[in-house]
Amino acid sequence: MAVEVPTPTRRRTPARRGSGETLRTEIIEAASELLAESGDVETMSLRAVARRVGIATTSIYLHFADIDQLILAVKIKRFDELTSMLNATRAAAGPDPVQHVRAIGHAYVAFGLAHPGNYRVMFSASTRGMLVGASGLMIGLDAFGALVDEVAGALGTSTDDPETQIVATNLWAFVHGVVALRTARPHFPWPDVGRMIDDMVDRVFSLPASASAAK
Amino acid sequence: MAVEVPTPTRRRTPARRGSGETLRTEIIEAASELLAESGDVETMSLRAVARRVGIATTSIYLHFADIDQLILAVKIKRFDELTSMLNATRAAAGPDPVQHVRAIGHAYVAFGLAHPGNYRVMFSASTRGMLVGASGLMIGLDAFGALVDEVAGALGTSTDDPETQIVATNLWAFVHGVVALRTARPHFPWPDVGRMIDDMVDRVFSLPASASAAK
DNA sequence: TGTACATCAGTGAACGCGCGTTCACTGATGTAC
DNA sequence: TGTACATCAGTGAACGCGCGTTCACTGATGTAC
Repeated sequence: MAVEVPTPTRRRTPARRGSGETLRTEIIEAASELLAESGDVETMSLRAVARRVGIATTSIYLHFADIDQLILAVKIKRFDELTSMLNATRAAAGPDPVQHVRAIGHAYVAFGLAHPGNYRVMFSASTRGMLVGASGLMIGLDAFGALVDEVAGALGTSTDDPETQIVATNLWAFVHGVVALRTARPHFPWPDVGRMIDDMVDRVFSLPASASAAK
Repeated sequence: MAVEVPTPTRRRTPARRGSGETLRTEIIEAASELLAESGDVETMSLRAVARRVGIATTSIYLHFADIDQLILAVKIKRFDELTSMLNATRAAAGPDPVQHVRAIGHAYVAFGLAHPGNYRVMFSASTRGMLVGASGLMIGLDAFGALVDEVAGALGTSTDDPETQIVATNLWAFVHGVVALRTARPHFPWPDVGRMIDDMVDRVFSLPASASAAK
């Protein structure tokens, strides 16, 4: 019996000293799966997470102070993935800043539509696992900063021009709205998502930078 | 003792025969308040609704088959309000279709930001009180149809031109995203909401109708 | 006008359930000798 | 190499709670006579 088959009905073999990270990761992944299925932070329970991992509920407390800390860990992990995915997309696009914005838009929406439950949890307004304080404000901020840079390049404006900020924020609102509405109203006769994004990018960057600011 | 003072600790005086609507309305309003506070369909409970109205929990079953029917009634009522508000806005705007679209955008976002909890519930993806079947598909559809009409007018296209559909859908996604992100991330340094909407409308309608369709 | 009684809006106890968290416990790991 | 034992990752029973829903009941309303 050289190979040890795990026996789920029995007691879990304790992790080697100092390698508790294994179970911690398993717990985060199980919680992430449950959140992906429900899309709602309020319906996830520690007992359901424990059942999925195959451990006692109380074992979760060895790795997280309470249920909020676990939810927070899931959110942070998924935000890190989104951010690095957007960075990779940005790096892979050609030299044209408008094409960069377009590629970022497509990648952002693709991420949201591929993981609707997790995406909803990331932007849930619930106090459960809320992103608070300095770290909460930081999360996703560098991804937004990258968008601001590209928009400035595409408009020919500076990054702290109010117009740059407005256009970048509007584009974020747009892609967020696309993901949120499509997942909330799956039966609506949505146009092709790629054409929606392309059309929006075309229109937003068709206007000379100064025209709207003149208001 | 001509004036009858209601005594909340006692039994509620039964409604006159056939006027059960009074309590029904009170229940919907209490549920709506709780949903407005939490913004989450999953955390509302019949017991909390009953406590707020000052009745026995079981009395709710005289008016609603189960908790889903109650949540559905709240959603429908708030959607009716949004729709009639948008219709009033549209009727009040001047002759220019672009100004109509602009006015609708401002009114939509104002509604969402004024009632963030209810707005979130209206577009929640939860199965609780889900809008299903024919009635579910209909809800809000005439409001969207009005937007399509205005966009067609502003672009000079027909209402069933794919480009019209795309632009209208994109604008809906945009205003939805503005409401959803602002309420989910209240600490983000948002630009002025009015300028965001104006800038977006300016840019979307600055492009000739045929330019993007040529792709 | 006065009385008996059917109607039905509203009640309250009870059910079984899943929850987050606590606490004393177990038992494999790994080290001291 | 072999043994005793400290460490600490993981356990399971128990707590008090709020929940949706059921059921037999209550008692004011309003009508028949």
